[in-house]
Amino acid sequence: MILPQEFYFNDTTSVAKSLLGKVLHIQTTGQEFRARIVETEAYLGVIDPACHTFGNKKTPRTKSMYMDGGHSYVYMIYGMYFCLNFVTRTSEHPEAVLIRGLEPLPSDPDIKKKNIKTNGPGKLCKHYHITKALDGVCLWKKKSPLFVSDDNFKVSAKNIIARPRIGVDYAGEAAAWPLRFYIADNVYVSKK
DNA sequence: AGTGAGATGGCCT
DNA sequence: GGCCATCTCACTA
Repeated sequence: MILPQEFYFNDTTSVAKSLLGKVLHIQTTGQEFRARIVETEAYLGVIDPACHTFGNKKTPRTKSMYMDGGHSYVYMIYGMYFCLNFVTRTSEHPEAVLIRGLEPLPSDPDIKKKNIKTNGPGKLCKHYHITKALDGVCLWKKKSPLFVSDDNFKVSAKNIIARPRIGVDYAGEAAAWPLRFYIADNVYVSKK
């Protein structure tokens, strides 16, 4: 079943954890790819120095973060890569979950290719052709190029690891907040 | 295994 | 002009 928009209205940390094990459907090139979400990070909006909307900052780039929960936020990083986020809560609370690791499912047309690389936010966007064109799309409609479903795959709480986020050392104390979540022992997690 | 630099461009002040 | 929510490759050892 497709996750309803309300799923994304919950607090961002809970959404980041709940997304582990869910299935992301990507329809960018005509064919449908499916992959299980195995690593996420929470970005807590106006109070989070690591978040693009820290201090309620509004810029052209972060426009979709000010949409209601259940939309995508895609931005370019380092001039070369894109990062995929799911916007959470409401437009008054511009928060999001970064998708950092995906495990391709057997239905993935590319599953037989060797060295498929979907561990890491830049790599997974490159592999699935996720670009700025997919910024601000809704995530709860079957016709959307991106949507998320629950196939009843269970992740037990003890298999959810919480660690500090990656690449946010500039954010002071917030760099140590344990807002990165991943499934224990999964090969498609970006770092150990 | 661990460190460091380069690629590369939009965004922000 | 400087900074990135990254990744790969080359280098040390």
